Amino acid sequence: MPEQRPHGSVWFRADERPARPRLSRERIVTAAIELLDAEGVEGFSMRRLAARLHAGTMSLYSYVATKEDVLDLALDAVMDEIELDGEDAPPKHWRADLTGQLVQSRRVMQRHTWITALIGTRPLLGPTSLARSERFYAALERAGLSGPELVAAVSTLFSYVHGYVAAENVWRSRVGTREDELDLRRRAQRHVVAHADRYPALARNAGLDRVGPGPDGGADLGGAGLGDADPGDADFGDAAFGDGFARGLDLILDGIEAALGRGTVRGAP
Amino acid sequence: MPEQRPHGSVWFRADERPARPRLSRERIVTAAIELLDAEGVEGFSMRRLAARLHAGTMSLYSYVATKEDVLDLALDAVMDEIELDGEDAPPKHWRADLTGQLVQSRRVMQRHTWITALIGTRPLLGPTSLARSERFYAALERAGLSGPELVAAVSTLFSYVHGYVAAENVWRSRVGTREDELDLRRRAQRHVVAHADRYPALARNAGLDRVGPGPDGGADLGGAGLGDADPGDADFGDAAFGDGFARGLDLILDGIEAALGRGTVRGAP
DNA sequence: ACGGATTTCCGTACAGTGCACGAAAGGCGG
DNA sequence: CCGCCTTTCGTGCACTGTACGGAAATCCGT
Repeated sequence: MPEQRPHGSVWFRADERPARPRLSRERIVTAAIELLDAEGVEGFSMRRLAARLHAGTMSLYSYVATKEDVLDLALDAVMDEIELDGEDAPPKHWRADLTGQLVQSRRVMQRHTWITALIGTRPLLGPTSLARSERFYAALERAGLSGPELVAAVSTLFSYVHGYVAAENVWRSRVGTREDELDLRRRAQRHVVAHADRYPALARNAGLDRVGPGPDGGADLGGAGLGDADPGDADFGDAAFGDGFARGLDLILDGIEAALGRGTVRGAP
Repeated sequence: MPEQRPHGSVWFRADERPARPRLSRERIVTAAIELLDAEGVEGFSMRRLAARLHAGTMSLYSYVATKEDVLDLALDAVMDEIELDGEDAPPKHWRADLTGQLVQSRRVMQRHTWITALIGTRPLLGPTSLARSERFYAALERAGLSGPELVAAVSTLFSYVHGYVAAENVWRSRVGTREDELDLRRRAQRHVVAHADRYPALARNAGLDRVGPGPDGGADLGGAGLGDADPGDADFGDAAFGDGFARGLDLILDGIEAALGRGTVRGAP
């Protein structure tokens, strides 16, 4: 029914016809993040997004060229939930600074699990992402790195965090309530233990920590050991706790520190 | 036209009616990998897959419950392209062994760029993936690690490789010919340099290596410096070359080695 | 040799997608 | 009051995953 009356012919119309640009890029992106949080990346569609904004689907396309664009924008926008505890604090030691930044990153990626899925799909070139990287490079330069060593260090740390959280999120990527996640992990663990003949080492170490798979995906199975505190707001701002994330991070930072002492980051032989 | 004649009523039919199960899980998975290689994960559809097999779309569903299943199977199947240069070679030093495995993993993930996208989406519990992980755990146990340290080390290495290659692949994830990839990288680099006021450290180090973004995606921009040899078959089986991957890997391995010498992997303070 | 029963295929249908096109409806200047 | 411009959005198209049910080919018991 394509509008058979001028606009609906109600008797008391009140103050409708709100006028100008109801929509905006910002409103769209905000709604997109909400939708992604609620429905995950595979539940995200332009129609649903429009519905959430009480707008027609095609209205969005005046502000955004494609769905991909929306995802790019949402991804960049969500990045500035990473608080950089800016000017008040005095310049921390580089190690504490880096740790803080990475722990924050993890927290955000846990809060919005779709991030890890999207990152694996597109380069991050938005202003917020670039600013975050800038800050990271700066910190490592202050630490004394430069040139290829610098680049390698940044790359390593970033890759680690991304890979680690991706592995964490994988378990709850489905619509999963937390129940489902634990279920899946337990089920996986039991599966490996049941085939302990085929995977002895795996079975031996199953359930020791909240591991994460990896390059080939990996096999961990994290037995919810000490689980990860609620991604929401748990306080692990200091990092260096019992969970595998902090351990691995320290491992890498040790490597960097050692290289620093040596004056170079162990170039290729 | 739903078959108006028994089967087509040709006079010379030869020996058609080939008989039993034309299709099979294996055939489907093989074709799926080919299709993924050719069209990427977003160009993958059940209809296209069926066409490639000269079968009706719905025929696939006798062998597989959902599209997701096909992706799970393809992902696991492609994992055994990781050659483990098995029994002939004598047991290498753990470090060389690990490096070899990870370099192989990277190569496979480069050959099939869709892997990195899929990994970020599902846990890997297939037999091949588990076998790979098993081997990895075993190697690190031989090195002398155990308990949470073991788990942390595995997790770190896996996360690193996954994150690193994901960052690499991101640039060519689009239908991208290699031309497109270089183009995109160069464009990104120029963009950062053009805003050197906003991103000084970034601009200073742009184009130094074939970096990789990270947790938040990162910002690198790899100026194709020494690019990465053709993912196809270039020989960098020894690793430890000039590229960032080997550098970062060595960094982590240094950390592990140091921890080994110390007797523990630096537990939480 | 023949008539089910079983197994394999697959055409059709349906609800959903991203987006091209062009029409409508509101605000504005004259 | 008239055009004009901006913003909104209905409709349509090509495509997706997959539920359903029917057709064909094979096997098996007699």
